[in-house]
Amino acid sequence: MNVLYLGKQFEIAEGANGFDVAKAVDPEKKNKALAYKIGEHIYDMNVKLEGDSELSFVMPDSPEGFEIMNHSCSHLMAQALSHLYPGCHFGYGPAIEEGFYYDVDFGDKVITDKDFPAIEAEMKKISKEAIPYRRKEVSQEEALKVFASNPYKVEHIKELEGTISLYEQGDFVDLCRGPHVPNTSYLKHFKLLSLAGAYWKGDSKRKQLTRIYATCWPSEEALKNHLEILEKRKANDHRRLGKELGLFMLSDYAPGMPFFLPKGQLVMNELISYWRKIHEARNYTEITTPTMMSRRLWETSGHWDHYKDNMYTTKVDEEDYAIKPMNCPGSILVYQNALRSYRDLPLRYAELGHVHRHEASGALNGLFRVRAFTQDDAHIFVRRDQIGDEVKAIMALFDEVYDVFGLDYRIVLSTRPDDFIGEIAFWDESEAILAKACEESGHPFSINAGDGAFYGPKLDFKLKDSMGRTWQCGTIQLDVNLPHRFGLSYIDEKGEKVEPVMLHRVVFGSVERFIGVLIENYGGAFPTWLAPVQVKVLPVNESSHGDYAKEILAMLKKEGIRAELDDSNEKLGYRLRNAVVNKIPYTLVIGDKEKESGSVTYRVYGQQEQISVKAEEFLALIKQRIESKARF
RNA sequence: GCCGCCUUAGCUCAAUUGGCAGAGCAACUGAUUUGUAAUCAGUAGGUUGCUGGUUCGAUUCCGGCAGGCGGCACCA
Repeated sequence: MNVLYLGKQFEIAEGANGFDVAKAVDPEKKNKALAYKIGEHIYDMNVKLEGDSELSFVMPDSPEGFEIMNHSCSHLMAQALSHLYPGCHFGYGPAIEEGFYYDVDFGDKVITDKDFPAIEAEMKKISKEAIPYRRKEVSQEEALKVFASNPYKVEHIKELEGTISLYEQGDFVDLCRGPHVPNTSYLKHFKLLSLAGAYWKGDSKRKQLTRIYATCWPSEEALKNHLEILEKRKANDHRRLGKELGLFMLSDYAPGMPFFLPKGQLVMNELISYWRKIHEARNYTEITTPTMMSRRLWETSGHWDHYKDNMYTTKVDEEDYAIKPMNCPGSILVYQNALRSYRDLPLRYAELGHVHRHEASGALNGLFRVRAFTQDDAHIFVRRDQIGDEVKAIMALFDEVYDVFGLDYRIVLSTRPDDFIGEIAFWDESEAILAKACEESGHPFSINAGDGAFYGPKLDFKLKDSMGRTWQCGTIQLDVNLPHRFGLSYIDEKGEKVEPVMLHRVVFGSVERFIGVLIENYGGAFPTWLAPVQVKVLPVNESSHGDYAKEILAMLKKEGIRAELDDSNEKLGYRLRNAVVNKIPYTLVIGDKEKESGSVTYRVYGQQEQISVKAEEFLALIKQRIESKARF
């Protein structure tokens, strides 16, 4: 048999029932192959190879190996559950990015995480037995017979066509495409993580099953490493850091509506002042529109029909009003305030609009999903021939902003949804314009069919943070429908009335959520320009050096640097520790040496090194750091 | 909204089978005057989320509500 293995050709014996799996071992890492691959197709090790082919092995430390292992482990977990909870029914149990889950109907039995150790113990037991995974191909009728007692599998089988593959491992059989590891002993390093309710087929009208999340890794070390990453994410959770660092709070009196504390407000103010600066430079003008407007406006815009249930409404005198869930209708009224000429376009109205949306209680999550937030919005009215260039200009602005925060992104083009308004021809044209703008400006994108806003297609910018998670922040939405509904127009060269096109766009998305993303991205240690406290001044001894320390503090504050003095009656080490715990970028120590030479000794967050420089030099340094938006 | 779990001092957490609610940090007072990640001592701090019930007695058991957490559904 001619086999490509670790880049080398070598001979491998075939066993009676496929490959002799014991022979497929990486000689260096001592790990065994999980499956083999011919071209793009992956086969189980015990599926017999017909004829002579070029093949390679799928090893456990590859992405494909990880998926096979985790998918196989979902079967292993299901087998353990079938032993412990006879009569439970299984739904879907796929591998996911960092592990796998299985959706299970336990009937009346309630499972809690206290049951995890017993389930894991049963899984370990099955793992030790090295039960082979055997693939079987059967007809639909046979499959229906095998799974007759399970309504979920029956429903699934009925949706399939042709031969159906089953995987058997000892006393357990599951409907599955595979591939799988050769036997259960390949799965040793797993952990059950959490429980959740999940609707069957993702349909909220249907029954909810119990989903068990778990993860499986090639070695104990890799598993431990993954669990440590999960812990680290928890430590960087913006809700925890926001509390520890005194950035924001939430109250039972206003669920989902964050309060910004003085330190968090400083971060927000810095972000907003940066935002204003770049928008002024790109010829945006800023407006403010009312928080509450009449129902009549929302009926015209279509929001009343589409989102009435998620809008906060009230009666003013005899009229229904709604608190704005979006800023666009307000911008439109501003557009209509004057007669517009083709020379006025593009007309760029920016608005930091505080909007309210009645989000489902279960959706709320720290600053990430809230009921009151600030959109860093802009509505741009353009002529049709200006759309492409304007979209490209917006993308250039996004690139500039995201680069400052070191955030990478990918773009998704979301197309016409089922509940769209307007004409299909407009939609097709709009989608093509967005795609073309991406192509022409060298921004790759993928397509998310049917996920557009009800009034137009959009480009969503999914940002990737330092922990590898993605957040949707920026979006550019192309809209011909609202201008039409409101009867907007401008006068063209020939003096004729023409409908403008409207672009909705946000860079941060929600300022509140963006701050949440930044907290996690930076682990709470903000770059100097954003840090609520930029410098902590620590006199070694208050009585002898206090005055000089106060001079330094005054010098910094005079230059607009957010500096604080800590001359409390504590040892230097204690005060220094407080500065570090609060993730303050620069700590100055002021003592005899500094006083005599007119210098300061500073330490940068995350570093041990102590650097002494003249006071003016430090001032110039930190000003440069702030100005350049450097990390520290 | 749905499924499950959680809610004890400002924060992080304890409290045997139902029997007087405790610690560390923070705060306050005093001593100490400090050179790069926690000086010492003392004081105060609670209707155990709210609300019904069972019980001689409930932080503990049961119900309802609220908020939060993990997901699902939703996300203009």
